[in-house]
Amino acid sequence: MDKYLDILKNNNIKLTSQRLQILKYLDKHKNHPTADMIYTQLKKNNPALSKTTVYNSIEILKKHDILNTLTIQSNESRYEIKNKMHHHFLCKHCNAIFDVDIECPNQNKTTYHGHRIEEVHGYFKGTCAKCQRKKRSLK
Amino acid sequence: MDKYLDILKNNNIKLTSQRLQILKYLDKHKNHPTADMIYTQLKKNNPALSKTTVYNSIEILKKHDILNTLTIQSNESRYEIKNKMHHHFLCKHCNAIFDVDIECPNQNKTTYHGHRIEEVHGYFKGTCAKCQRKKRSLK
DNA sequence: GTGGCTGCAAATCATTTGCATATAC
DNA sequence: GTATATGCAAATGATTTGCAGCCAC
Repeated sequence: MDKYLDILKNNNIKLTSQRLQILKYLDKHKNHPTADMIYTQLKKNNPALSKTTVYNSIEILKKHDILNTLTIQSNESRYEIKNKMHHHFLCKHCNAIFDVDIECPNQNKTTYHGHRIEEVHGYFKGTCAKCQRKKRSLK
Repeated sequence: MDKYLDILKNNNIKLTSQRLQILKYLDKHKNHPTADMIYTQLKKNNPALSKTTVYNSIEILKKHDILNTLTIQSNESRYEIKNKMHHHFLCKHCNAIFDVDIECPNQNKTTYHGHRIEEVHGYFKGTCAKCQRKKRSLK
């Protein structure tokens, strides 16, 4: 499987085992993890891994437009591999983030009153179905 | 001018000079300030003001649905007095945030695939008109 | 009078920085 | 061989917490 290898090569990003692991993790886990979640998981198979490297790798992947940063909670960034533009739902109880496949007519605007639009972000916050059930059963 | 006094009274929030100042500041300045911006400005007329109090006051005003938190940058929260729902534009260069008065057909949805929607957020990121001019004149 | 505020100092936690060593190419 | 990446430790900066004294009601 040199899918990840190809992504790095095609972007002229120097190949390292850490970068491959991080890329693979993000591709396999569509849960929009934080840097710390990536670090904790990968450390299991690579105890020498440093959190700095996770941050560095995310940084270079972002620079090459391979990753997206989700800014939904103000105390942490979440990451996803960039693909077709979409919005997100954050559950305030369990902190899960889901993709939302609702199109918005304004999501392709490129200017607004003379301001150049370079990114469009939309998200819902609320209570996911599972957490609603959990709350009901507690009563 | 007991506009701010009334807001606190109507919400059964104990009246303090600091809370009035913060509320007034947010009402007068529609620039979506950070806690630090509010603190720095108000400290000029009230040198004893503590940043903790700014955070505490924001917290209680949020709890009473008087304030909104904008989560657009992951390293800081911005605040605004809650009014008609609207979206925002953030300039990545000067960090200014403007209100955007574009309606979105999905902004009134209350559920998505069984998940309960409690908040809807939308924002553009880009380069504001002023910063575009600035960049052009540097070339 | 007292429970809730204020302000200070210290703690927390995500992220960044400096730097010596190791590695990709 | 050299530029770049890694990993550690320390720094930074927003926000939170603990607590003593103060103030609104």
